[in-house]
This record gives sequence, C-alpha cells and structure tokens, in this order.
Amino acid sequence: MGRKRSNKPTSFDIAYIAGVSQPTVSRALRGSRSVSLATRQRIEAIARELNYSVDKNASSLRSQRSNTIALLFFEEPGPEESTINPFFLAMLGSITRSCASRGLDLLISFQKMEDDWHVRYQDSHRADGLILLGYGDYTLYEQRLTELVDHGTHFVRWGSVRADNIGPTVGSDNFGAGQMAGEHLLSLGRRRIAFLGQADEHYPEFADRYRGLCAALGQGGIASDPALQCDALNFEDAGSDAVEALLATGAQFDAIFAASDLIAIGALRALAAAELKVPADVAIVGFDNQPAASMSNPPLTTLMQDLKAAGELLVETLLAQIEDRPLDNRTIPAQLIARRSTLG
Amino acid sequence: MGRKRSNKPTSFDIAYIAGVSQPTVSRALRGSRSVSLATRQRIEAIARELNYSVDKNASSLRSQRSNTIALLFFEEPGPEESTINPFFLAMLGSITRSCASRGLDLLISFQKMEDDWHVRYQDSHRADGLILLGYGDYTLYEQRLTELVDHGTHFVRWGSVRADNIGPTVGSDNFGAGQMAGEHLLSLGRRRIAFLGQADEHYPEFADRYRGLCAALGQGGIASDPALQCDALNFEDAGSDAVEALLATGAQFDAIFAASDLIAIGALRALAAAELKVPADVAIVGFDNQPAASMSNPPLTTLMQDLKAAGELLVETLLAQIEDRPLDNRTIPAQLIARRSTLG
DNA sequence: ATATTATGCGTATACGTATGCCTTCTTCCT
DNA sequence: AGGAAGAAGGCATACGTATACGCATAATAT
Repeated sequence: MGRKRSNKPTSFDIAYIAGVSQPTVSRALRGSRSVSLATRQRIEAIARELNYSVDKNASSLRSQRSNTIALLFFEEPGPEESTINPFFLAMLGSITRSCASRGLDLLISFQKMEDDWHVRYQDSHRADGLILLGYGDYTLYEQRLTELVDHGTHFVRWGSVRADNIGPTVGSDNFGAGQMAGEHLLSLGRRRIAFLGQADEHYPEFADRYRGLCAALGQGGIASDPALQCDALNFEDAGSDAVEALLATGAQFDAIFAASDLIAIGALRALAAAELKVPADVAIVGFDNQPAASMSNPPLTTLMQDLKAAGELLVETLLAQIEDRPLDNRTIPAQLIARRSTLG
Repeated sequence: MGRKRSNKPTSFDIAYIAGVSQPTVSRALRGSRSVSLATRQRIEAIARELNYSVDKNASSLRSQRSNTIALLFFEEPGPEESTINPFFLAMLGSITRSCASRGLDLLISFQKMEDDWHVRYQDSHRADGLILLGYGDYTLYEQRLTELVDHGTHFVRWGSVRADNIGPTVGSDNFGAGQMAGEHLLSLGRRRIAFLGQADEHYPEFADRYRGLCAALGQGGIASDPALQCDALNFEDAGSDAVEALLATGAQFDAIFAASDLIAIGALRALAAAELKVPADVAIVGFDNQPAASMSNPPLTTLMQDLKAAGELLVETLLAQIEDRPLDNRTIPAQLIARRSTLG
C-alpha cells in the first residue's frame, strides 16, 4: 500500500543526499566526463535507490530535444475507413524496436493526407522528427513535404527512392523486385504477363515495380504490352475489378504480377469466379508477403520486404537528419517467396 | 525557402503584439473565462497568424500533465520473436483514433513481461497513464499490476473482467462469446465439442471462453468432457499440436472451439493432414475474426470483438482513472461470424 | 453614499533539468 | 619555483508555460 501521492524525487533530492549540487547530479546521470567516477557511482546508487527517473518534460524543455519521434500513417484513399494497411502495421513492429533500442520514445498517429498534420508536430516540440508512412495522392503529398522542408522539420519518408525526392527517403528496391517477379514468371515459361496496379508517377512505388517488370521482359526479349497494364489501387476489390476489366477486354495473359498482396488476393477471387485455374491458366505474384498471402488458395507467391532492415534504416536516417549528419537515400532489397500460385 | 532555424514564437511574442501580458495569452488560449471575449479573439488571431503552437514540454512541465498516454504491448510467450498479435495490432487503430479525437498523444512500446517496463513510465512524466495489452503469464502480470497500483500509477488493462481484478479492466464478454460458440455448434447438431486453449486461471480469458462453452453445453443437457479440453497457447503450431494430441488419444469429437483464430488455423492444418473434412467431420469455430480467418480453407466461423468500442472504452476508462472519476469495469459483447468452417 | 462582489488582467513565481562560465585544487612541465 | 593546463564541481540562469495572488475598475447591493 504505497501513498497515492508519492512525492517524486528530483535531482535536488539526490544532490542533497549525495552532498553535491544539482547540476552535478544532472551531469553524472548523463554521463558527463567532468564528474569523477566515484561521485558518479555514488549518485547512480542513490538514484536507483530512490527509484528516480529524469523528468522528461523538464529535460526536453531545457535541452530542446525530446528524444521522441512521431510515426505518421496516412490512410489509404480506398473505401475502407477503419482498416490499416497491414504492411505498415508490420513495419510498426520493426520501427518500435529500433526506437526502443536507441532509447527513443515513439509517438504514433493516423492522418488523412488532407489534414493539417504538419502543424501539430513541427513547433510543439512533441517530437524531434517524423517518420511518414503511406501512399496516397502523390501531388498532395509533395506539396506537404515541401512545406516540411521549408519549415526545417526533420523527417524521413518511406517510398520510392529517387534522386529528385523531396526530403530523405527510404524504400524497397521496387524496381529490382519487379525485375525478380518478371524473371521468376519468365523462367516458368510465362510470356504474357499482366500488371495490376497504377503505373503512373502518382504512385511511384507501383510504377517502379512495373518498370522492373518491363525491364525483365525486355531482357527476355519480350515487348511489354501496354494493354496488359491495368490500374488498381491498394485494396482487394481493386484487384478483382482489374481482373474483370482485363478479361472483358479479351486480352490474353498467362500470368499476373500484382502490385500488392491485397490486389493479388482480389485478383484470385475474380480468377476463381471466371473459372480460371491458378497457376495452370494464370500464374500470379503478389507483393508484401502479408500473413494472408500464405493463407490464400492457392498460397501466393510474393515479394517479401525486409521489414527489420526497413525500420532500422528509417530510424537511422531520421536521426542522421536530426543530428545534421550526412545521409544517403538507401534502398532495401526484396526477396521472392515462391508458393503454389506460380509453382503449381 | 524558409529559414532553417525558424525562431519559434512564444507566448511572450504574442503577448507583446497583443499588448497584454504572457499569462493572459496562456489563459486566452486555454479558454479561461477570466479573459474577455475581445481579448481572446485578438490573441487567437495573432496566434494563428504566427503559426504558434504551445510548447508541449513547457506546458506539461508546468501543469504536471502531459496529455499523453502510453500503450504497452506485451509480447506473446510463444516462439515467434518478431510477430505481434494481429488482434492487438487491430486494436491499435481504434485506440489511436480514440486518443486523437480527445487530443491525446499516444506513445507506444512493446515489452517483454519480464522487463522493468513499469519503471520507465511511472515517474518520468512521459505519460499520464498506461494502457496494457497482452496476455502472458498471469502470475507475473499480477505482480506487476500490484506494483503499479501501489505506486499510484494510472492504468487500464485489457483482459478478463472479474470482480477481483487488480486495477480497472476492460475486456470482451468472453464467457458470453464462449456460450455463443457453444450454442452455434449445438444448433448444428454437434455434440462432442473440443476446446483448444488453456483453460486454467493463468489464462483467464481463455478460461472464460471455456466456461462459456461448458455453460452452453450444460444448457443443452450435455456434460462437458474434460478429455476434450486440450491446452494450446496463442500461436498456430499450438493449434496443430493440440489437434494431433487429441487425435492421438483417440477421443471422439465432431466440433472444435478454438480459443483464437491462430489456434484454429493451426487446427485446420492438422485436420487436413489427418484427412478429416471440415465441417463434415469436424466443425470449427475460432476467435478474433482476424483477416486471415476469412482467407483460410474453409473460411473460419469466428467470434468478432468490437474493436472500435474496445478502444473507446479503454481510453475512456483510463481518463476516468486519471481524473479520479468513478469508473466501472465494463465488458464488450462479441458477435458470431458464421462461415463455412461450420456451415459447410 | 458606502460596502460588496465580480470582472479582467498584471506580478511573481514554480515546474525540474541542462549548460555556460567561473572557481578551486591538482598535476605536471620547464 | 612558477606557471600552464587539466580535473571536478559549484553558481547562475534559461527553457516556455500555467497558476496563485493581488490590484484596479466597474457593477451591484444596502
């Protein structure tokens, strides 16, 4: 039965007990070299005994550094209101761990791209920097990013890594992954490969995947047929709609590369409805290796991104940005997970 | 091209421009009634124009209230290191939104139950309170909870709602849900229903579900057979192991109620391996309505918890706790989602 | 008319820490 | 021995806000 209103010990209390001044306590606990080893150990012992912990608000206020970063998810433009992209959710785990291992606190928030999210974090000293996750309308996104840069706000973004990006960006090697998907399908003898996903520059990651696919086709001596590219945003119904549209055009195809697993799963549904066998009639490759990908019927061949590396790199890049260290955009390789949707 | 080092405006700047004192600015922006309407509006206009935002650290330090809550996930004791229980992940979305709508910041973190997680948040004024999510060894959990209570730390916990809980608890109506599962299976003519999941009081939620099932059986005039209860922790392999163990005993059963979808999916795998048809030979009901539940083969009948209500209630209860308002443990009803794993 | 209360705002200060600067005491070099 | 340089720590103060208190002026009561 402890007191309800425990008087939290301060650095002054410790100083008094240790017979030193408050600043010395602060220096000792922060590991300053100008405190003797003996003094520091004495102070540390007292701190431990009192169950002291540094007041975060005071510390952040004084040092103007919160050791906190904010993770902002942007909701998809798709129809579902409440569901969050599972890929980003998975990334959350990895980012959280990266922060924890560096002693950083992590603030998280979901935003609509249209909202004034940039206002809430920039000046309030809530966070030292932002990690931005989410696709969405790239034109609007670019505008926001420009505002952040102009304002001097620190941030990293997950997305398509290009030379002319606004602000530092970390992302998968989407081009390389698209190539792998293409090569995989070519090696299985497929020649007419459809791409389900936006291929325009408003959706740069999808576009990169498509360009990778085209590159693989080119190397295989096959011209890519624009009729086999079919727009789809990142949700399941978009996938089935796209397949239906493709079938309606009468286009011939023996494989599909879907820009995401969600799209691929929708596509599977539409193919089943059209009585097409997977992979006998149509082989299909997804992207993201979501949990659902191994549960689908048949299990989905897909491209797995290294989430652990991704989270690590995001945090590392953001810190570099905050501490004004030089930083280089970097790309994370993907890996093909072959399952029965292509292997049969 | 904004300045990199923008001199953030303070309440003093606003005061100067408005021709009032700094405290008046503070009062105006916080909506104190002791500032005249005219003055307040003038101040608000200036603040908007300067893009002013209250410094969170200073505000929290002075008021001793951070308007931040921390969400702590406890990792499963199971084998997977990096994966997070999808149910809690889904809850995250709902909690985030509840916080956002109340203007609260949300700090998140994953912990091992063994860690000293209670130290980091209690005194540092990082957060006003904690939301605890996760199962795990209940004995250890209880010990930690007692420490929190003794220390006067505010928290709410997701779990089994009982009269003798340590600290406020919000949870699904696991007993009622277990009953629904039982009634559903009984109504389909099943009589020998196995339960996969821990049924002892170290895992109170699973135990509640089991008791609910037994109650339904009792009302149907059927004695529950202890031989049909088979321990399983919350991961996939536990489900298949349990089914294999059950089959090995030679026990007869025509239905399974699994304590979670993960367990159910593992069970499906083992049943398929044993060449048992679902639902013809064995009907199966899961719990959680995870995304994967609709993807399995056959799609899984399961119990859906109202996550939106859950998040809302967790936050509401925590705030009540923080503000010392009276609070009552409350329970959230579940809903049965019937799919082909029972309907055929 | 005087006593009373409410309104609107300024004064002073506290919240708890981190850091620039200065002082003291050693140590070491020439 | 004298002075320079380094080690260890104290002193003063700043970070930006919120709030207890007091003081006018105005409104109301008696």
